Order: sequence, then C-alpha cells, then structure tokens
Amino acid sequence: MIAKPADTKTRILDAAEKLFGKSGFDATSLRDITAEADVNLAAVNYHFQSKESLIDSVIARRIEPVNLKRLAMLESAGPNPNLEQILIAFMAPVLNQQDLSGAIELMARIFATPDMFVTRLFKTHFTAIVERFSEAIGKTLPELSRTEILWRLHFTGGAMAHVLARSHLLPQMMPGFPELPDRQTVLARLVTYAAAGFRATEGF
Amino acid sequence: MIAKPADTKTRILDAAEKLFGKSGFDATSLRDITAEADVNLAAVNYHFQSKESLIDSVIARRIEPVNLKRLAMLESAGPNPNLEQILIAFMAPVLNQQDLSGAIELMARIFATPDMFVTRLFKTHFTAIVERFSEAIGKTLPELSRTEILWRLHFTGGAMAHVLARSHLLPQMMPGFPELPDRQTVLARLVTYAAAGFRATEGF
DNA sequence: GTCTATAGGTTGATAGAC
DNA sequence: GTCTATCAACCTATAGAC
Repeated sequence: MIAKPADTKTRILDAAEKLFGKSGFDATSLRDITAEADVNLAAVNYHFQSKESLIDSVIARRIEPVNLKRLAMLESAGPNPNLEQILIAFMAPVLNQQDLSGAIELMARIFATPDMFVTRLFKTHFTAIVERFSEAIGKTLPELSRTEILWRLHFTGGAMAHVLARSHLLPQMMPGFPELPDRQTVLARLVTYAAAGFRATEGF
Repeated sequence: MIAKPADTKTRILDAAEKLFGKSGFDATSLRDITAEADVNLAAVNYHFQSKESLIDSVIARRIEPVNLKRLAMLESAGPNPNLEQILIAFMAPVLNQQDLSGAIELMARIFATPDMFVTRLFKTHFTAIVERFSEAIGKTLPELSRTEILWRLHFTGGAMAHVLARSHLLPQMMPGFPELPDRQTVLARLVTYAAAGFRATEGF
C-alpha cells in the first residue's frame, strides 16, 4: 500500500466529513476544517465556493457509493429475493461501510438532521432507492398496500438511523447491558425485527 | 379562556423551543430567541445564566410531562398489560402531544441530535423509562433475553423518532403517496409494526 | 427585573500578492 | 492554486445604570 499524498480538495473533504460527523454542520466552522486538514482557509472557498456547497459535496461523496451498493446487492439476490435479502441489501451497505474518516457518524447526521437543506439532499439521493426497494418488497408481500409498505420502510429507516446514531451509548444507558456486539450481529437483530414488522397483518 | 400575559421567563422558553425545533440548537442564537420572544437580550442570561442551561430547561420542560404520562398510561393498563398496551403507553404521549409552540419538532431534535450534551440529557431523562418499559415487555415476552428486549426497544425508539422528524415529507418524497393521515392512524401503524418486531423469534 | 452599551471573540467570505 | 490580510457581520456574556 502506498500512502497517497491526498490533494487539497480531498483533504478538505476528509476533514469536513470527520468534523461534520462529530459536531454537526452548524457547529463546525470552516476554520475547524482547514485546521484539521492542514490547509489554508481560503482553499475552501476556492475549491467549494461556499460552506453549504461543501456540505453538499461531503454528503454526496459518501451516499452515492452506498446507494450503488444497495442496488447491486438487491440485483445479485436474483429476480425474486426474499424479504430478508431485501432488507439486508437495504441496510448492510449503510451499517457496514468503512468508517475511515467518520463516514458512519456523518451518515447518522444526515438521517437525523431535519434541516431543510439536508432534507433536500435526502430527497435527491433516496427517492430512487425507496422506489426500487418498495417495489421489491411489494412483490414478496403482495397483500400489503403500497402506502403501508412505504410507512414500514419509513419505520425501518428510522430504526437503522437510530442504530447509527445512538447504539454506542446503549451500554452506558442501561446498567448490565453487555458489550456492543459486532456489526453483523446488530444487522441480524435489526433484520429479524424489521422483517417481522413488515410481515405483520395490515390494519391490526 | 383568558389569554395569559406570559412572563419573560416563559416567553423565552416558548420562543427558544420553537426556534430550537425549527433550526436546531447551534443554528439558533440568543438574539433570534429574544427577538422572537420580544424581550431584551440580557434577560436570557439573567434568567438562565447561559445558552446551554437554557437548552437544558427547554428540553426538561417538555420531556418530563411526557415521561410522567408514559408511566401513568402504563400503570392504568393494569398489572398485566399486553404488548400493544405497553407500546401505546411508550409512544402515544410522544406522538400525540400538543404542538403548541413546536414541542414535536423539539422532541424530534432531541432524539436526533447525537451531540454530547444532548446525549447526557437523554440519559438523564430516559434511563428510568427504559428500565420500566423493558421490564413490562419482559413479562409479556418471557422468552426474549433482556438484551434482545433493549435492542428492540432501541429500534422502536428510532422508528418513533423518525416519524417525528421526517413523516411530513413522505408525501413529497414519494409520488403517489397519499395525504398524511391523522396521528392516531400513524400510531396504530407504528404499534402494529413494532409489536410484530418484538414478537419475532429471537436469533432468526 | 429590565435596560443600554460594550467587551472580546468568532464567523463566512473575499481581495489581491505571489 | 495557495497564501496573508482583512472586512463586515455575528456571537455569548457581562458590567452597570435605572
């Protein structure tokens, strides 16, 4: 492995990702980022024009590969994937991604931030995913209405986002809670829970 | 109904709640708050000492009544509540609260903000609730391990938080998604989903 | 309790030299 | 492309008059 001397633009993206994930978009200043990246302050505006545009770039760089992976996993499960395969394709690329420079914490922020400009990105990047996955689920659960499927996907996304953002404090919140298991175990628990939720009889 | 002339302290709390919910804690300045509340800037520091202490007060004012309501609903379901009753007691007080000055949006922020000082409040206000509800669930689902119950409560809290934070954009995210139903309908959907998730056989 | 005034520091963004 | 220097605006917090 050759240590790549990352160029300025990449260094800024890496530093911004790390700090946005740790402290949020508002609380992270451009000066924090340039200090972390060890580049000049003016370089941010030269390469990204504005802070908001930098946020756009940081988010898109991580989300797009994840979404491609989701679609690829769904494809590779064949023309008639079962519910568990679908849910794993939906969640594994998010939960299992490499946390090189804080990608997981960043993703937790994106899911959890209701601010308008993040919401806009949410729409941009997730609409096609929701469309594709809700269609696949509809094929395995034809008795569910499309509306119900979308709601349950909404619930499932919420559970997944919460796992990203807060799982690390389960042990300290609950006395006697065991060590955090590895990601595969968490994913398995989540898939079991969500699959049962999807299979519930509609209307209660 | 007599229109109460709220005192300065209450006006600040109301304005802060509204703006924290709308824009987040970092993006809301004390000047934003005092302008909204139509009080003097210095009044904030007089009544609350610091911004962080104001945030504490704003959050505690809304969370504590909700948690009392949760415990009361669980009590009133009798000594052996079924799973649905437990889940309704857990979620209804959060989802159905009056959104007078932005309480629901504030609650969404609290659940969704992974910052340390919010996490600390999370522990302060929710540990007892989790303890009580996980115990009640354990009585109805004795075959589940305590660890599994805590994980599934974690997932359920995530789904609920996501409903608070993002449900309003389901219609615009999905072409053909119908109008948002009333809160009771959303709650019923969520309870159906979560109850099935809890009843899943452990270990898959 | 409420106000004005201000201290002391940070912010995003840019102009202009190299 | 990268730097220094700087602007104008904003921030939290406090001192001190009333």
